[in-house]
Amino acid sequence: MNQDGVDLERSLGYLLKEASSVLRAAMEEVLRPLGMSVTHYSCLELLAQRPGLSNSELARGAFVTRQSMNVLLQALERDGYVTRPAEASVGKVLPARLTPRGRRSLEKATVAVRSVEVRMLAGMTETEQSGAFRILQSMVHSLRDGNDGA
Amino acid sequence: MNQDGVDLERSLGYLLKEASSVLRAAMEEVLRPLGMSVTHYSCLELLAQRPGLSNSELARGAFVTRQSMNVLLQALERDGYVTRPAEASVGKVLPARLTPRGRRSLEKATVAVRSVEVRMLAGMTETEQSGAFRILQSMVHSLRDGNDGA
DNA sequence: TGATTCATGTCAGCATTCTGACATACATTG
DNA sequence: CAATGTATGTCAGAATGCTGACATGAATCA
Repeated sequence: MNQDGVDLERSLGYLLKEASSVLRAAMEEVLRPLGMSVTHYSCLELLAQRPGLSNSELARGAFVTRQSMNVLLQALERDGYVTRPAEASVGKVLPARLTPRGRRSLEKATVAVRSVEVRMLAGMTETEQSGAFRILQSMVHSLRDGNDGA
Repeated sequence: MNQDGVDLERSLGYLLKEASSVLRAAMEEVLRPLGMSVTHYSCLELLAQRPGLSNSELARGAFVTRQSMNVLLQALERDGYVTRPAEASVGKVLPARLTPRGRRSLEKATVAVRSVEVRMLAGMTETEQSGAFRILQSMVHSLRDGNDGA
């Protein structure tokens, strides 16, 4: 096993990828016992905080394509966690909402995920946390404005 | 389109996922013209900086399973970007190395990726960057020590 | 009004990654 | 030395996400 101090070890991009990977693994670990994937949880959490989101909006919020979110939504609807009207009242948009069962399922998951986030922030001061927040936001804006956000 | 100020907007975990997603998209965008995926590039970059890494070590460095890295390595070997000895000299470990062709291919990719990283860091001071570095490292350590790193 | 542009929901096919499993090689330990 | 544990490379099947494509509804604009 090599242990050179090389460029990758100094790249913020690489470190960002690593952090995201570790966070995802930690979330999968606590969600697996609940039979829930990260995207699955993200969808439910989004719906809890913004009831009536459409499939496309949920996809953007969970950082997947609307096609991927669609298959998930259909499964969640089939299993009774989510409801959508059979026909759109205005355009083609079908606003989704949590069922009581979906809300119950989300509660356990939220507790589990929050524990991960708490663990992630352990050892960081309030000041550091808000600093991290600003910096990550800055990265997102810089990357978006640069090319595809125009 | 809703625009409530909700919890997700204040979650560092969510923001981390967003940043990672945007970074990945930006990298894919500049690597696509070169016919290269992010994992593909990561593998080459790792080999350039640490020649002789094994398949499993490359997998850990690129945050994928060794099975996934194996299919990539076989393709890279078939196309002449990478070489591995036919038989292991010591254990089962097959140390991989870049061919001249692999090195040439990597050079263009490195330029492209560096431009993305520069764009990402635009508007951040040196102090902020090293602060971000420390904070991300802290997150990684906290999450790892908590469960699977023991 | 009619044409164009854009966003949505959804279907089908493809690509990538993962999980599971197996044989092998070394290290450790009794 | 034998047994166990750990790590590796690799194959096969399953899951997940993506790209491409289509029809439809709404908004924009000449």
